[in-house]
This record gives sequence, structure tokens and C-alpha cells, in this order.
Amino acid sequence: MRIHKGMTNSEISELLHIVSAAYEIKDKEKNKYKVIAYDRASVAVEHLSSEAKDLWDEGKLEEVAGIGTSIAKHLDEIFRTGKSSHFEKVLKGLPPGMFELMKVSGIGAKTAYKLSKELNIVSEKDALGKLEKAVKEGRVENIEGFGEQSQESIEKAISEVKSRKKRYLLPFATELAGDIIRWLKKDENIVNVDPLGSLRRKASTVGDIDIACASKDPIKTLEHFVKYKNTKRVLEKGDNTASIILANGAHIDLMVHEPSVYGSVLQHFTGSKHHNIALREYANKLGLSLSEYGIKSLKTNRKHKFSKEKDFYEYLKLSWIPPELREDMGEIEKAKENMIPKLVELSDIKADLQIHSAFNIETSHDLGLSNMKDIVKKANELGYEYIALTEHNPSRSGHDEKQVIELLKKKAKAIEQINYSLKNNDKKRVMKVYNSLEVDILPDGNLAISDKALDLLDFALVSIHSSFKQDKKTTTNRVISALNHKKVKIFAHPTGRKINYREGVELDWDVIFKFCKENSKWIEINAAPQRLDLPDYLVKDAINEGIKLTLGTDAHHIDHMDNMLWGVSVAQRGWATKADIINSYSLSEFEKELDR
DNA sequence: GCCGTTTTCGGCCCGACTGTTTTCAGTCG
Repeated sequence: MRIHKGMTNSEISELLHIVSAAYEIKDKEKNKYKVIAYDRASVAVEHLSSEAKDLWDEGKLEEVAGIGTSIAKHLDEIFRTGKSSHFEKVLKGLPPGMFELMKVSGIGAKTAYKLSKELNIVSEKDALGKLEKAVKEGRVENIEGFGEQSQESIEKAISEVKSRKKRYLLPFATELAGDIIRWLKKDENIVNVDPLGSLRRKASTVGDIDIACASKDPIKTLEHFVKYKNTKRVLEKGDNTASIILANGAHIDLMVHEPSVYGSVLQHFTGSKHHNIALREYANKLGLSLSEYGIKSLKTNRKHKFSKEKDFYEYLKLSWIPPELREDMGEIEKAKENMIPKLVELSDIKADLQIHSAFNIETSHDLGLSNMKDIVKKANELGYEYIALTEHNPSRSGHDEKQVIELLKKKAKAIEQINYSLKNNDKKRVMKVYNSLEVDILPDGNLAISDKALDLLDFALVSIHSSFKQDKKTTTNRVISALNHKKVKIFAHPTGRKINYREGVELDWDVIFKFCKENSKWIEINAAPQRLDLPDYLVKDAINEGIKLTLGTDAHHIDHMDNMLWGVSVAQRGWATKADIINSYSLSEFEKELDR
């Protein structure tokens, strides 16, 4: 772990975690609550929506829940000098290698310290390799407190660190969970079964797949579960839970309980962890203690069971909180006041505002694969009232301005014909196809086509497809300058991120949001599973600033138009209501918004 | 070390599972 001036959130988070572990080793009893505080700060930084260093720049570090005067002071020293005298002191005397060992599942602070001492693993370099060697030579099982079984589980866990899987995209995880649920339902003891955790909260990526069951015979259900066809290894199996690893590396946890407590089980295992911690702290103040078994009065020790999740929240004098909001982002306070918003739903969506057709305008990036007619047919099946056809702009290298205008005129004419036939066909739900385009924002902030070419469109989307690494200020100015054109209405896939593949660009969101608000520009939530961009936490910020958002599937084939629901999930996690999402407006409302 | 609609002092979420021990500590979610 190297401390330096430019530490990123994940580095700072790791550092705080290490400091927590160091306190645990040095004097657990004395530092008990420091251990907790540093761990909480670590998680808080991990989940920040902006860089900690930027917050420090603006003097807002202490506003982060979990960071107080003391940690803020230490971080201040790091950002100013690249050093931390305090952290160095805390970590002094501990072998750096032990913190590497903590990356292995099942090895915490105490175990890591013991192993690094006994096996003389001092430096960070190849710490895991040394541990692996010791395991293979059978040296670990002879250490006091270890045995044959713990040695074996360390061996397996090391190989899992090495092949650690990236998080699954939401649709993949949904599909996989669906298959396991179908298998579980073959057990006749099962009363209810639901996907839980980040899957139920519809997070953009899912790590482990969590599933909960209500069963008349939990033991038998667990036995049935571990016989799932793709099981490679059973990690653990007790009376109420079991974990398996599948051949593809997926980690599946099942929690099984009696139907009478299913409501609290559902609540408990949906999380998030932060939501649950906040909820339990809130319950404590009411003299109540929460667990997956229900709610206990701290005074009388009397227990209440809940078969339904809604009753669980009601007992706490809270309105039911949709899983998508359970991230400890203010939802408990809102539930107290009965002010949980009615979130936008897939059935509210009346349009898809980013679709690429196969109409060949010799685009700069990939052209769509389905023709306009099939797209309109599909849009009808989805019950839409209007759509926008948004191919990429004609390539700059292959065309001069005159040629670009010719191509766009051809496309405009094709769309005009489609609109004409829609007008004369009452049976169709789609009433209008918009002539749009996804225009590249060039590195200097200019657009890839001229204003004269833009004038041929109803409106344009703009997006970044090159130079992702510019600094924050340059990128921000670049985007503002692109959005400033009259015909430009939507900032599409704004961060440019590709999940598990590419981080997004750096933008000053305050500046972007302010500009969009003042100039009636919209920001897209791109529903393509590998993008889901704008990300959920920024959706929440945007909505707080009064920005209107659009949903677009970025479909390059009619099948992709079914991806709208993933975009809706992001909107929901960002607390979006119908009013925040332009696509939920009727055609006439949309027309009005377009003219603003 | 953090935090506040009972508190600027005195609390700090809760329980399952595992392995090694012989009643529990460590880890995890």
C-alpha cells in the first residue's frame, strides 16, 4: 500500500481498511470502536460518487458521513504532502505482507497477522505466492489454531482470489438466478422463493447471487439446493444457509427459513448492508432490535414474527421502501414521513429515444442491423407512442459537408414517408418517428457535423466516443460547448463508461447539471446493460438539481429494444418518478418539452 | 473515531457458520 498525493477512492478505501486491521491487531479491546469507525470510513469512501480528493479540494470532506475531524485531518495531510505521519505510526511494526493476505476470503486481520508471522511473510511482494507455497508444502496445518481443514480452505480461497471474477451485468445475473429458482421450485417443501441482495435492488452489477426461500423443511431444501446441476463446490451448508460455487465461478448463497418469518428474511437479505445497519440503529432508538427472525423488544424481550415484508416496515412506523432505494441514501427518513416517491415503471414508458437503424448514412461508428420498418413494428409491440432514430453521424473522414447533407436529406425523406403512413393508419400506436442523430463530440468540443446539417434534424443527441482521458475541466468545457447548439437536446451515455471494461470520463457534474437546467437540455440514461449510463447515483444528483432525463436502449437491433427495463432499473435506483423521465410523457407533452 | 428529533458524552447492528477448541474466536454479509 503506497501512500501518495493522488490517491484514488479505492486506494484510500483500502488504506482505511488496513488501518482498521492494524488497530485490531495492536489492541482490539482498547481500539474496538476505532476498528469499526475506520471500517465504516473505508466503505464510505468506496461508495462516494465523487473523488475524495475533489471533495477535499472543495473543503467538503468532513460532510461525508463516516469521516470526522480526525480522519479528514489525516487525509488532508496525504493530499497536501503525500504522506501520513499518523497512519505510518499505526502501521509501524506490522508486516506489510499481512494486508495482502487479507484479500483472501476467510482471512481477516488476526489470521493474516498470525500467518505472516509464522510463515515470515514480511513484504507485500509475492505475499500470496508465499502463502500458497506454504499451503502446498503443508506448513499451515501445523500452526497452532490451524488444521487440515483450514489449510485446505485457504488453498481453495487463494485460487479463487487469482481467478476472481468481475461482477456480473444485471441481465446475466437475473437470468442465472432465474435458472436456479426454477430448480429450487422442484422441491415440494418450498413456499416462496425470491432473488435478493443487489439483484433484488437491481444494482447495475451483481457480485454474489443471493436467493431466499420460505420452506416447510429448510434442511431438505438446502440439500436439494446443493444438488443444482452446475454446482462445482459447496462452500458451506448449515441449518439455514448454504453457499455454492458454480462451474462458471458464480457464487450462490441460499437462505432458508420458516414461512412465518419470511417477511423479515426477505428484508434482511435484500440489504443493502448500509440500509440494514441504518435501519437497526433507527430501531434501537425505538427500543427494538432487528434480525432475520423478526423484531424484538429490548425491554420485554418479546419477539414479533413477520411473514410479509411490508408488515415488518409498518411495525417500525415506516412506509414500505422499494428495494431499489435501500442504499442508506435518505430512504429511512423519507419512509418515516411517508414521503417515499412513486417510482417510474416500465409500463410508464412511451418512447425509446435512442435507436440505430440500418438505414445507411455511412456512419462514423457501427450502423444498426434492423430496418426502419421493423423498428416501428417492434415499437408498436412495445406500446410506444413515439421513437427517435439516432444513427451515428456520417463519418467525417469519408464525406465533405455537402455529402453529409445529401445523406441526411435521404434519411429525412425516408422518415417522412414512414410518418406519412403512420398518420393514415389508426391501428398503430406509434404516432411519430423522430428524425434524430447521435453526433460525436470531437475532442475540441466541436460537433462532427455542421449546424446546417444539424438543421435537417428534429433534434440531436451528442456523445463522447474518443479522447476519454482528457482532464476534468477540458472534458467539462468540451461537453458544454457541444450541448450549446440549438438542435442538441440530449447528452447521451454521459460518462462513456463500459462496465468491467472502461471507466468513464471525468466531468464536473455541478457545472453540467447547471447548464442543462438553465438551457433545457436532457441527460440520457442509456439502457444498454454494459453501459447503464448515467449511473444511478448521478441520476439521483441530477434529479435533485431538477434535470430531466431520457431513456434510450441504444438498440442496434430490434431485440435490443427489450433492454428498456434495465434503464428503468437505473432510473428507479436514482429515485426517478414519471415526471423526471421525458419518455413517460405523451407525444403532445413531449412536443412541448422539445420546444422549450 | 464518529455522531446527535431523548445525547457534545456515551453509546456504537445482528446473527450464522466454521474450525478448533472444549466454550469460543474469527470472519462474513
